[in-house]
This record gives sequence, structure tokens and C-alpha cells, in this order.
Amino acid sequence: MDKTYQPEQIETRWYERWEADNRFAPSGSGEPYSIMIPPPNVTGSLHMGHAFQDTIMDTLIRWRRMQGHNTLWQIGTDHAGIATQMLVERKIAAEEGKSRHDLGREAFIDKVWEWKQESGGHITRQLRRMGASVDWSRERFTMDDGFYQAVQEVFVRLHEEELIYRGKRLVNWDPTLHTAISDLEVENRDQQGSFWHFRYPLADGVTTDEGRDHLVVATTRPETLLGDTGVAVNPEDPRYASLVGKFVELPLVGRRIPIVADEHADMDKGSGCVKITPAHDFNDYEVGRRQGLPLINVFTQDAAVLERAEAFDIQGRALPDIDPSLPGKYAGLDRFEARTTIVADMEALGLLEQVEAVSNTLPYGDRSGDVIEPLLTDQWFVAVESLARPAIEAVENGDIQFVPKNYENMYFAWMRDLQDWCISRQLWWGHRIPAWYDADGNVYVARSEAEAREKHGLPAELPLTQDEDVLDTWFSSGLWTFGTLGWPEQTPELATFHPSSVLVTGFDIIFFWVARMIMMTLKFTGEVPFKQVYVHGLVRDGQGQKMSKSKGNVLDPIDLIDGIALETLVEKRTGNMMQPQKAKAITKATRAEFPEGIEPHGTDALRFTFLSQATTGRDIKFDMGRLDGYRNFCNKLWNASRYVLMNAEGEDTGLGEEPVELSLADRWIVSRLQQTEAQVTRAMEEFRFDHASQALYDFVWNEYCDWYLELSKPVLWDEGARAAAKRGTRRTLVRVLEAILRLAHPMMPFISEEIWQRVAPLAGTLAMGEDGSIMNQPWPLAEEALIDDRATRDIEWLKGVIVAVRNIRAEMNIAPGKPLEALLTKGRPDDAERLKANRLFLSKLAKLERVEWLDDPEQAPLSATQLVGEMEVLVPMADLIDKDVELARLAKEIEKQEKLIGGIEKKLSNESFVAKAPEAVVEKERGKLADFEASRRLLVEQHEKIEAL
RNA sequence: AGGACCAUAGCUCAGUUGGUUAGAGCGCCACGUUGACAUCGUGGAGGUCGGCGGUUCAAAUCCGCCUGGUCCUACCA
Repeated sequence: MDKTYQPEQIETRWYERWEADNRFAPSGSGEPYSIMIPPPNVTGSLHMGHAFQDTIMDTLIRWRRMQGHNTLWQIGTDHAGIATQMLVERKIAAEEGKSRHDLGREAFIDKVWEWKQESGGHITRQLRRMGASVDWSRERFTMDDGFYQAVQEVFVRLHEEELIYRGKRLVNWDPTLHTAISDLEVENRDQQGSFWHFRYPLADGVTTDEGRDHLVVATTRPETLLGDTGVAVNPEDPRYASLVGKFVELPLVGRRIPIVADEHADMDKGSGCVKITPAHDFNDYEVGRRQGLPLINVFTQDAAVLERAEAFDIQGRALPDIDPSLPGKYAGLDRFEARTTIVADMEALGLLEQVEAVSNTLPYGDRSGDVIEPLLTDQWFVAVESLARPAIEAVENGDIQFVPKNYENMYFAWMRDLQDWCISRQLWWGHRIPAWYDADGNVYVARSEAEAREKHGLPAELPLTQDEDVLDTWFSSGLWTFGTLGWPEQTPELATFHPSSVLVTGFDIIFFWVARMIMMTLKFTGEVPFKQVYVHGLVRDGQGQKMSKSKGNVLDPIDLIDGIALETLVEKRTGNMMQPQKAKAITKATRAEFPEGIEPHGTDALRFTFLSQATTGRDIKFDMGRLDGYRNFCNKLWNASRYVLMNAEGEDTGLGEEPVELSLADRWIVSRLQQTEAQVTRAMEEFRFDHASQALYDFVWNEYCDWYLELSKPVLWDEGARAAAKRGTRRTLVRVLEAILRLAHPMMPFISEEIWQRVAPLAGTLAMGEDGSIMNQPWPLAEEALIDDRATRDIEWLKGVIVAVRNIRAEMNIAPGKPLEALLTKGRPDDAERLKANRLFLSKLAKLERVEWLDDPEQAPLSATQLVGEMEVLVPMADLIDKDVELARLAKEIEKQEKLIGGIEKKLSNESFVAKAPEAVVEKERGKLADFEASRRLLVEQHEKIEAL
């Protein structure tokens, strides 16, 4: 083995090997265990969130694979409609100076496919770097032929059941992207804005009770005035009761619009009158429906003012009787220009009563960054009510469990207040809606044009045109768990691996994706898509900030693995920015945080860091310090293995017929191994990867390396030690290490494999020359029979004495190597035997050349003293000791004991404590009190002796 | 406005059903290259567990209120 741990070569080498040996595919035997990867965007690249998520999934899959399950980790990518289309549009704009319209639909889509071919492999290559043991042979894409089939099938069947319908509805419209987007893609941002109070003159000479000739309405969006079709007052509002049924004359437009009574109007807000614009506001749309008001759309798809408005009833039928004319001066104005102009015009007319500054929230499209406009458009919808019910029940009755459980509430809250799902998008990239129209506008839904003709008996010569729109990306990814397994065909994979075992996902897409998957999957397979949902938090930077390009705090997982030079990192963070003015600050912050750039850490260390920070459900602040620490851990494991190999390779590791003798230390470490195995397994079962990684770390570093390896040295290096004892120690060294590697493998696949190849033959788990992989070895199973409490207590005693002596050396400034004598007072009955069994270890590890019992404490020489439980370790002072230092140390120790004694005495003198606390608790306190008092007595005696010197 | 989650050492975090001398890693201080490892070893300093109140013999842990933070949902005509 190389002297230093160098992850980069190990990692790529092993991944290629595993993949070539086809070790990721399902074994075909054992209980099925499957995970469907949340498909990353096909043109995306791996970010910290992916890396975190993939680590968790891979850890689960590798663990279950080792447990003997028939594991499938299904891989694939998502076509990601809007994101991908925008990316390619930007690319061709930059490279060719063309828009997608210049190219036309077909040519543009060809371009997207081209781009997919070119860059689609990027993220999957990065996934390999993370060590993800996905079954590449089954890789899917949400727009491949199979998915096309599944999507058509689902759409047509839902339509046949009238669960998909088409209608003219108010939707969130993105004026930049020219498409409807879902509520979930809308981001609400707080803004400072104005609230304009306008006067709307009453028509026909009517006046208010106070004699005014107008009503006052207020709005933050004056431009929508053009589309007002009513003014609402509260039915309970006495001020306006007499005006209900009368009219106002809409300023600037001149339309007569009714005053209606509707509970939407809040008497306590403003004047109590509300302008109603059913075609441009979601609340007003509902008021319009209730009051039978017409819908007047005044905007184009760019959210500019139309020349002539469009009037509809609530069913979306055109209303030819309404005068659609709008004042010509606004035609073509963008909504914000129109706003300014209209406010100015109202003011000129004396109709602007006041302008109030308010803070309000505005909806922004999360992709375009443009302000979203509610717009009346023709769209396709899924009626979700009947789909939601079973989806709610599946979680209620435990068929699907969320981990952590509190996300179930979030799910219920959303599912119980679900709006119909708008599934059409006015994009080109995506699954085109399988609906055809004839010249009269009749709609035919079918799996293909041919089927549409056949189904509806349409003559071949009747021209049909397919719907221009595509489906929401989440419509296809909602079919992910079963679509990837071959549905609508009833494939063996579907039978074996569905429902999947667990979905690993971020809380941010519970609504987008998880809820829809549950609905769609239950509907079409009658099964839940997954039995458990493990929800993880967001990966943030060390300060708890969201990582974003604009903040310049993005870390690339690959850079953490391979390392990156400072200059490259700065360039990466500041290049190609939307807001170049921030570059300077980002450069400065980056140089301050990473003065030397980022060192290579390797994939295993990164994975281990993620796992150690994966506490359920909350966001993680990525900690570079821990990454360094776990890279060191890999190095520790590496070097410990070197030690083991140096002592075991070419030696008898006790596999043959020769007698083997196990020392106390051997029995102790084997015992602790069993407990660690049980601990790690349990943590994995509970998705507590932080506990699993912690248990492994502790065992490897603090017990196996710090103590067991040290304890093995005297045995292996002592000329006089018996051959059987050496064999026993070698066998234990090797076997425990081999088990550690298997335990570590799901978390740290590369280093564990690399070392295991050398260690396994020595441990007898891999025949010499055999071609095996740790990936397919059994997961360590704790054996109750090997747990040895006696050995644990004995080793704890030994450690206590050694630490006490080291402590005295440090405090007294005695060189670590200087041989010392020690005296022990008799503590527990077993201690005599313990001393006998451990003389060798004490002499080597504590550098004690003589250890004796002190039979009569009265006869104790002047000594430095340290407590080990009830026992006292004395190192006779002779010329070694600084009197003042030792006195101070004893005084401090005495004070500590007294404080403890005081606390317990207080408890025990409390009658209610003695009366009400369980007997065992009281006894325990009494026991502690006795111990502390004994310790204090010994310390005080020593103190007095030294003081008298 | 409603709801969720969080607050433990300088930093990042553990802490099962209330009973622990409240832990780990990083950082810090001192000492140390003895034959796995300076990406290391040994020893040490550092916490009134956000605040107040309650339940209890006993609270970091359970309850209420408050403060601070993160996020979600809704509203803002």
C-alpha cells in the first residue's frame, strides 16, 4: 500500500471496474429493494443537493445489496420542459442570433435533442464520480419512447374518464415565456408598492347616502381598470345598500358596470368598495362567477394592452354584445406603461383620490423572473378531487410513511386544498398533448392521429391539427416509478420492483412531484409508488445561506472531491454573471474563505461528510471543517490498514489448524465490534446516517486505532509472547478490520474496496486470487454471543490506569518515555486479577517499569495521585514532582469531588426524593456518594502529606 | 394572519421513553517525530443547554408564554 492515501486514482479505477463487472444490476435473488432516482434535469450538472441526495440513496442501496436484497437503483433524467427550452433558446440566441420562432418548431426541437445528445451525459458522468451504484443498463429519459407511450396512455384514459378537461380559465401567465405556469412555479416576493384610490362616478345621477356622486375603489394594479366589469360592496354594508343594482361609469373606458353585493368586499378595508376584474384577478374571477359578471380580457400574451378587449362569459363563450373597444391611446402599451399612463389620466380627470405607499407581495415566475399575470387562456386541466382522496388515504393509513413524520402534515394540508391541475404549457419542448382539432374546433383525444380518426369515425381526408401545447413536465415525471419499469406493459420488473421501497427527496418538491406521483401511481397501478419517503433538507453554505450563483457561494461537489485552485474557483464563481457588479465582493469573499483554494478530499470523505450531517428533516450547513476531518478519517483508516497488513501479510493469521489464543484485548475489540455493528445497522434502519457514520468513526478511531492497535503491539512485538497469542492477535486485527470495511462500504465505497482487496484474503473471506468485490459481501451481523462485558470492564480499567499515568506525566511535565513506578490502591475485588493480566500492557503503554499494590494507604510515599474509579494510582514523587503544581492539582480535584458530593447530599436529604424516586435511582445516588467520598478522602490525605513536606 | 421547524462549547452538530460528572468533530492552548498515521499522538481549557414561568422528588428533555432565526401557506381589492 502507498504510504499516503490518494483517493483520486482509487476512485475512478474502482468505479470503472464495478461497472464493467456489472455489479450494479439487480442480483435477481432476495427480497426486492428499489429506489427510483429523482430524475435530474437532462442538461443539468451536479450540485450539492444532488450529491447529498445521491450519497444517501447509494448508501441505502449498497447497504441493502450487502444484506442480500435484490436491489434496483433506477436511473434516468428528466426533459425539464421550461428549463431546457430556455437554456437552448439562450444558446441559439447567443450563437446564431436567432429565436426559436426563427427556426420553427421542428427545427428548434431538433436543436434541443442535439443539445441533449451533446450535454446530456454530463450529469450522469458526475453521478459516477459520486460512486452511485445505479443500474446503467436501465437508464431512462422522460421523453424516451417508453415514456411517450405511458404519457399518451395516461392522458387518454384520464380524458376518457373525464378527469382531464379543457377550458378557458384564469391561469398564472408568464408574459416572458408565453406559457401558463403552476402555482408552485410562482415565487412570492415582498415589494414596496403604491395603492391608488380612484373615484368611479355613479351613473344615472345616483348618489351615495352621503350625497357623493362617486364610489372610491383602490388598487395596486390600475391597468386592470380597463377590464373591470363591476364594483362589489359587502351585502351587510349599510352605506351602500341602496346602491346595489345601480351602475357606475367606468372612467377612461366609459363602460357601464353594475354595483353588486358580494361577501368578498370587506367593509373594514378602504372605502368598502372593490373593483372587480374577473379576467385579471383570481379573487375577482370567483366574484364574477358568483355574480354572473362578464370576463373582459384586456391584455395580449405579452401583457400589453389590447386594441380591442375580448369579452367572455364564465364558460369561456364569447359575448358579442359587449362593446370591446378600449381607448386607443393605451393600445400596445406594456402593462407597466399603461399603469403610469392610466394613473396620470385619472389624476388629470380629478379621479385620483390618494396614493398610499404599501408593502405588498408580487408573484414572480421562478424561471423567467418576470411578474406573473393572471390571464384568461385555453388550457387543459386534471380534475384532481377523485385522485386526491386515495392519495390522502394512502398516507393516513400508513401505506406511505414520511420520514420525518411531520412532513405528513405538510402533505395533508396541501392535498386537502387542491386546485385542479393545469397541465398544458405553451412550450415546444415536452410531450405534445394528444388531442386533434378539426376545422370547426372539435377536439379528438386519442393515442395517435390514426386512433383519433378510427375512434371517432373521421374520414381520412378531414384535416386534423394536433394541439400545439405540451404537457407540464411533472405530468410525465409523475409516472416515474412505474413508467421506468415498463408500464403500460406488465413487465416482470414492474411486478418485482414496484412499489419502490423508498423515495429520497427534498421537501421542496413534495408538492411538485411527490403528491402527483402518489395520485397518478395509485390511479394507474393501484399501488403506492413507494412505501417510504425520506425527506431531507437543503444543503446550504457554512453560514446557512442558500447556495446561489448570484451570491457567489456555490460549491461544486466535484471541486471538493478533486480540489480546485483559488484562481479557477474565483473565475468559476464570478464568470458569466447576471449581475457583474457583484463580482468584486464575491472575489474578495472567496479569497478570504479559501486562501489556498480547495484541496482534494476524495469522494469517500465528501460522502461521509454528507452522511454525518444528514440529520433528519432540517437543512444542513455544509461544514468544510468536517470535510477535512473526514478526509483525515479516511487517511486514518488507510494507515491503520497499513499497520495491519505490515503485521499480517505473509504471517499466520490463525486461519489454519494451529492453536489460537485470544487475549483480553482481542475479546474486548471483538465485543465492541458486535455492538458497533448493531448500532450502525439500527441507525441505517432509522435513516439516521449521522448516527451510523458517528458510530463507525468512533469505533475505528477511538477504539480500534487508539487502543486496540496499541494493545496489539506488545503481543506482536514481544519476543516472549506465545505463538498462539500472536496468531490470535493477528487474526483479530485482520478480522475486525475486514468487518470495519464492510461496515464502512455503503458510506465509503472506494477506500473500503481498495483496502478490502488486500485484507479479505488474510481474514479468509476472499480466497487468494479470487475475483470478488466487497460490494457483494454480506453486511456484518452482530453476534450476541461475542459480546463480552467482562472484557469491556477489564479494558476500561486498563485504559483508566494508563490515562491516569499519562495525565500525571503531562501535569508533572515528565517525559512520555521516562520509565516510572506506580502504586495502586485496591479498589474492587477484581482489580488484583486485572493487574496480573495487564502487566505487559501497562509496562508498554504507560511505560511503567514497576506496578505494585499499596496494601496500607497509611504507608503511601509522597506521590502524584490520580483517581481511576474507586482506585487510586500513585506515582511516587521522588525527584520528579513540583510540589506546588501537585498541590494545586489536588486542590482542584478535591473541589470537584466536593461539588459532586454536595449535589448528591442535597438530593438525598430531600425527603420527597427518597420517598418518591424509584429505589434504584436512590440506590445509585447513594453508591455515587460513597465513591465520591472515598475519592475525596484519598485526595485530602495526599494533599496533607505533600503540604507537610 | 395561520402553521411547521430550529435555538446545546468560538464554529458545525449529537443527546432514545425525564434520573449522564451534558458529548463528538473542527478550532484553541501546552507538550511530543517510540518501528500505521504530523491528514498524527498525549494532555488541557471551554457550556447558568435562548429567556421567563409551570408540571415533577427530579427538566437540555414535558407544558405555556416571550425573544430570535429559517421556511411554508394565505392575504394584500
